[in-house]
Amino acid sequence: MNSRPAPFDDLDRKILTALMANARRSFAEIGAEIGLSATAVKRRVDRLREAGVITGFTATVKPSALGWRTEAYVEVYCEGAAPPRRLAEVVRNHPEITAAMTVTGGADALLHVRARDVAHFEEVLERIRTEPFIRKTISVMVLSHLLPESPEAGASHAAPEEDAAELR
Amino acid sequence: MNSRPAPFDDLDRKILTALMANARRSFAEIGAEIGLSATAVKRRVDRLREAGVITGFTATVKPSALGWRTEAYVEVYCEGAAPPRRLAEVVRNHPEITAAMTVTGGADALLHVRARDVAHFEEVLERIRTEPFIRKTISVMVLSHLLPESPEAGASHAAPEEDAAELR
DNA sequence: CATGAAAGAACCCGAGA
DNA sequence: TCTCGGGTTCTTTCATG
Repeated sequence: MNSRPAPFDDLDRKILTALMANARRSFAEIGAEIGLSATAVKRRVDRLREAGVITGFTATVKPSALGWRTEAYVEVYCEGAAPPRRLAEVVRNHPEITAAMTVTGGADALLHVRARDVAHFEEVLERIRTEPFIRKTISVMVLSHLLPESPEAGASHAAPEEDAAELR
Repeated sequence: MNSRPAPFDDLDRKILTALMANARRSFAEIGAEIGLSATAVKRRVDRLREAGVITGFTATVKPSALGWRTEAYVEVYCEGAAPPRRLAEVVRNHPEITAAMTVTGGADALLHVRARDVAHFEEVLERIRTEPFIRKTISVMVLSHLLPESPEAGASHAAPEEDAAELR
């Protein structure tokens, strides 16, 4: 009864591809491309959103333009057993953490952090390390990207509080 | 090429925030919210795109819905000096690599990889390890996410080749 | 600010359970 | 028949010169 037969055919896939390439294309245009009317496309998109396949539409912004110029991954080691629920709470206290997950290997969790600059990153790191059951952290700073950066916006989807956001 | 004096005020920031929350909102609606006419908003958006601040508009899709159910980070160690340019080339050969960067620390690069399942991931890993100057890799598998997953779509912005994409 | 285009709603059609 | 997808038309809203 659950685990639906999945209404997920080739047309849906093509629509998703089109919308991932450009979320602002019109339904009519997409329809013309895949051989469907605008209405049919819209209905499918609505269904895909309903089903949670499409979780949103977002503008992708170059983080450096918003003043986020420093990026790092932080492995987190906890005292004793680390209950993911508590970890999630901690993570939400720090808007500079843009992604966080539990992982295999020595560390309990891996965080992706964006900061204004190295000084800001240090401050964030200290804040994280004073959290109750964090035992130690190991940071890896990102030097340069080898692929065109995907979406993944800045922390809290805004500009760092005290930046002077230039372009670049 | 730019790094200009930066035309970047509060209104621009508000527009960006609005578009990051929902890339399909109308200019008129955004304008009403921040006290600008639709036309003015459009002009600013055009300018922000022109300047490379907004790099695109994309639909965010739950990767698992597309059949990407396995996610890992892979630290890459190279023979001798690793020229980022060559590394970038290698990285582009594997569509399952969704992000790649050079980093500080022991490893030369860090890759983010999405695969259909563990078997597929193993295959990708073997493919990567047979690349010319890759000396060793250390993989960390993602177990669960502690924050609502940001955009960051599946590899090659499509579905894995031989999946049976269900929902959920 | 005026004009053409897109979105959205109401309605109809046809195939298959 | 009833349902599920698709198409058609019409009105309102939007994009854009």
